Amino acid sequence: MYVCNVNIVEISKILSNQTRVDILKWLKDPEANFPPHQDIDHFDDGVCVGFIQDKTGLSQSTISTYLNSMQNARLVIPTRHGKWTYYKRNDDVIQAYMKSLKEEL
Amino acid sequence: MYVCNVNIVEISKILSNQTRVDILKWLKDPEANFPPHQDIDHFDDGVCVGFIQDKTGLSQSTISTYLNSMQNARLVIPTRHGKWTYYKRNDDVIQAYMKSLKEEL
DNA sequence: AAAACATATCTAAAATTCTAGATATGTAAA
DNA sequence: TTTACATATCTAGAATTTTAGATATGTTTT
Repeated sequence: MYVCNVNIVEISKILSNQTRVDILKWLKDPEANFPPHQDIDHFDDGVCVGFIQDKTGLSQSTISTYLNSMQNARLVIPTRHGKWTYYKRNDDVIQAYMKSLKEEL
Repeated sequence: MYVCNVNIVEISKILSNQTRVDILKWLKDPEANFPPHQDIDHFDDGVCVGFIQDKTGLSQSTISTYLNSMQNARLVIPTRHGKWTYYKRNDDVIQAYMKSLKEEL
């Protein structure tokens, strides 16, 4: 069985920022937290950057930077569809983080 | 039943530093990670600051600052015995953090 | 092919964290 | 009751993170 390895400090760094924690929470239930997308009628690949940016009120470059750091930590997975990039949670890694905390900490 | 409230971002900030994570891990099993204390023959109140400092290799003031921040986040509990201050884990808060992550994140 | 749009990357300033030397405080020992 | 010791606090410079404007890249539309 494959075990997803995570670095507690690396992921804690991501979670040490309220906006980034909020983004992960929102992505748990996109239907409840975001308006419907224009071109597609589902959130199977997550939510587009613009919607996330609107919700946070921060600048486009800041949100893009945040999402990039979250992607580097494998907490989210990006998918490009046309002009848009959609980000969804990577629940495997989120669960693995909690498992590591429980086991190591 | 009393529920211990924790702030995910505040505690993640503590865990975003390898030394502080190490300290929490070491305090899980003081017998295995530290030499015996001079005046007392147990670790019931945790480990004295000097031992923790030696193990990290960082300066006294840095470790004192770290332990203070961890105490502010209620992750550790200090007890003074004579010249020494002992720090032990606050497992209630650590468990509550994990519970909050599981429920909220 | 040009214009418009969504997102990513570059750059840099502001804010925060890290870290340790100097000093203060509290306790025990001489 | 001075001295030594353990830890805490103050101060400040170094390192990192935060944040956004400017610009670049990739895609779609005209």
